Amino acid sequence: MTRMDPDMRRQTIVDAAQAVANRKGLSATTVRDVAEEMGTSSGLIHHYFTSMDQLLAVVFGKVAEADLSATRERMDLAASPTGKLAAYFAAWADPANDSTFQFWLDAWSEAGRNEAVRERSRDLNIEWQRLLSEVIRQGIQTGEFNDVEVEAAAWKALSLLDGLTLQVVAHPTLIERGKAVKWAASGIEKDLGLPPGALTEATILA
Amino acid sequence: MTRMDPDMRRQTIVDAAQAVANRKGLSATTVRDVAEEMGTSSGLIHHYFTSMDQLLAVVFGKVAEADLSATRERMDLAASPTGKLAAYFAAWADPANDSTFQFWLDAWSEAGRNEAVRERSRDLNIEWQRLLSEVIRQGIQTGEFNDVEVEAAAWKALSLLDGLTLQVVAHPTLIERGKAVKWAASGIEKDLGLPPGALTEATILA
DNA sequence: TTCACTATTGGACGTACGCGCAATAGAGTT
DNA sequence: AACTCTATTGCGCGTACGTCCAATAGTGAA
Repeated sequence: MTRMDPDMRRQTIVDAAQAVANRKGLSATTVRDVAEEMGTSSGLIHHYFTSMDQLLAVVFGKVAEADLSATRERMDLAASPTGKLAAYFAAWADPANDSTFQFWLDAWSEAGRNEAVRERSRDLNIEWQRLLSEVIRQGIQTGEFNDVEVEAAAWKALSLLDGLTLQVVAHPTLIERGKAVKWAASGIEKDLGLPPGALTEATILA
Repeated sequence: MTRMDPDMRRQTIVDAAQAVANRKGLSATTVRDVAEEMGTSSGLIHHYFTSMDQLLAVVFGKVAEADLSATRERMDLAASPTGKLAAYFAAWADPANDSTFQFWLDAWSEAGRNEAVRERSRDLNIEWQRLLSEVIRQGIQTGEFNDVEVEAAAWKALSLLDGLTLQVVAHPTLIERGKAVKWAASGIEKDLGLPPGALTEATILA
């Protein structure tokens, strides 16, 4: 393969690994898979990463952070707390993120036995919860939301979303996606005192 | 090793596999691990199980079913739907079940790649949801619960419990267990229209 | 053009996996 | 005591994995 700038090659490797992991799962991604994905030899990967575990950790972090920052951007486009929450919700409901969620399932399973994964997973979960608690705090201030206990409400909403997604992703055909979305929305709306449909109506950007 | 009655040997293999899986995780449990755990040759395992995947699915099923039937028994001791739900809740909140929940995390992660595990996980999740939907239906009939949509309420409650437990088990020290219990209880009580504390007060067996 | 540097190759090495099978040995029956 | 049945052995097969390394081939500097 053509010789490449080191930084660019590193990027290429991570991208290829991500593509494979999306298909096969993080723990099932092999050196040879990644090499084939980018059309190079397998030896090249160890020229840039000291171990496969390290590469996979980088990939997980990148995927989870990409999802997080994409959600942040969608939320920033909305002005009101209700709009921001609806944006958060829309990002969550997007089926395109299912493969990312499989990463989360792998990470939570692995967390019990792999300290590096546990800490990364923990930190990222905190970020997601923080995203929620901030918007909830704002919503309470503007009077759009009920005066709930912020931390509790954020963890409850995040857990409800995680729990439902888990079923949708791990057991396709068990719960219709549309139902899960509807249930999640109604649960959170009710908890925060929002009118039904506030989270699911498309364009509440104002 | 001493010759054993087939049923007993089967049992021994499953027990050994369970012990290993408790230590190493479901997906990391190998034929040779299990053989060493019971002090026999590895070939013996394939005399009783057609594949390793199948054995792991059986192990997972055994662990999860034990938990399920124990919960059923605790619920049967209660007379009222509220009491039954409180019993369900108490079984869930028991820290002794954390190791079982780690099996669930492994199963959900593994479900994407292992058909036997996926089907077992799916079936057992349905059983847990059914346990909830039955008691909710009863509670609505007696007027103890709000007239909610049964399937939705059961899946929402189950998802909330799964999502919170997930954080407690995968990331110890992130959420205090007491808080998770409190949040879960308040969330479900509110959804079903139960008075605060209805699920957490110790002896509502009448 | 020559040279130094290093990105890249391609395969070897050791290990571990699930699985299958011929050989062995224990227990019940006649 | 001879025989049958099958639980159990122990190793071999093919495959796949992460890692490593000597050889090769681009690229920019001298």
